[in-house]
Amino acid sequence: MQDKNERRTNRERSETTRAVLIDAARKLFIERGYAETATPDIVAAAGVTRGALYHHFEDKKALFAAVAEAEAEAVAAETEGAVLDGMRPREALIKGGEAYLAALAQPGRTRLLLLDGPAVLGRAGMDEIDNRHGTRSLRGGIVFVVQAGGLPRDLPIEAMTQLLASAYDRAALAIETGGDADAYRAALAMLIDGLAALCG
Amino acid sequence: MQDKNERRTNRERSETTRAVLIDAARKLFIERGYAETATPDIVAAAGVTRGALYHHFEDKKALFAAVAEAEAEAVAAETEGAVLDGMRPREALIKGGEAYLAALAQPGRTRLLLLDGPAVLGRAGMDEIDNRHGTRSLRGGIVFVVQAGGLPRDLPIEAMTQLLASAYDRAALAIETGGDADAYRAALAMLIDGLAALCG
DNA sequence: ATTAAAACATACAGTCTGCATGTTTCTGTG
DNA sequence: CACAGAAACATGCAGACTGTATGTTTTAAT
Repeated sequence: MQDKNERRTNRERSETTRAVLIDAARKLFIERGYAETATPDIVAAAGVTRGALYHHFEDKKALFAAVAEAEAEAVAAETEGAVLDGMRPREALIKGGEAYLAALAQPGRTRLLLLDGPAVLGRAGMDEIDNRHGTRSLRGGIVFVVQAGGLPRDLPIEAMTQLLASAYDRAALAIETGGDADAYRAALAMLIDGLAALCG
Repeated sequence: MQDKNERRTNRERSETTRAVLIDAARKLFIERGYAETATPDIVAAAGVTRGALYHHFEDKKALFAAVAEAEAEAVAAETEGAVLDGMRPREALIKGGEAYLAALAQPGRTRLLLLDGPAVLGRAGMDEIDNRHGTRSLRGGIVFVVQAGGLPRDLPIEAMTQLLASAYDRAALAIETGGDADAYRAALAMLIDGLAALCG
């Protein structure tokens, strides 16, 4: 029955199966959300069986975590690509934020990363993922600005990073549901410039 | 069989049943979260049957929405209670925020209102609830400060309200998971004072 | 009193998740 | 290259849950 089936190493089999599962799951999670996506649909789209899914992932949540990780990495990559070497610190922050909003404008990403993610994995679980990807560059940007003397030196870096990240996330959500994108961009810029103004 | 059953009006029957359902659901949603709470458990705790539940609520989501509404109202009440009449605008904002964080420190409230809420009802659905309660006073506070000349006049009120609310929410979540509360309070104050500094 | 309607209870159908148990494909060793 | 043994995958099953359809009781209205 396995006529032209070229022989594949176990590692190859696993990796492709995992990849095809994550891809199919990502598509459905983005289209319908976590709760409305059933594992039978995922495996059907992936062309495998539920046995394979539960062989590679502990449960549905673990598969979701893998998808969220991949998506967060993609968003981080798109974001960092927008920050060029020559930029001034403040400019880098603004441009990076801009790119972050653009990356999250991809349909379904806000639901996956900002709504389902925290609910399914918990805020702590989502923080772990974010800290491996997106938040890193934001925190880096803030540190950069502080060092350049553009932000107060007594600023609690970690906390402020979280708050600004959260503001950007909310802006992305609001924009997606029809909010005034320019108003949110302006408000974000004012938050950053306001911090800078504290240096006076 | 209904020996000493005093006769109750239909309205009374409905209202008490709805109330007892919402109370039981709130307790369980707060303890275990939305997804891990089954309707059989809710009705058992409430002392009714699933028939009653589905008579009064369209589905589990609708019951959750009612719970979230009640909880948001409670948080708003606690928050507004902390803002006294004589306060200066900035002080009112800070104190109100403080009270908001304290209200959200009640166990399970962050999960209910900040994690499950947006995931189950969507950000838009949660906004509707928030706009009926908590966000109103925050927006009012911001308008207040702007009018007092303490914030830039070209500030996009609606967007900034959302961003600051989001920052407070994230602070509440971070504090609950062991974050440095003082750092977050300081960071929030810096965001507000930074905006004020833009008036220079 | 009697009939309608609202409130509530019971029963059922369909679906989903996670696991236990097969079967196939690869890996390592003599 | 034969042949265990393990890894990868498939199939089948048990328990649980949601939403609805249908029954029963309590209130309302004439």
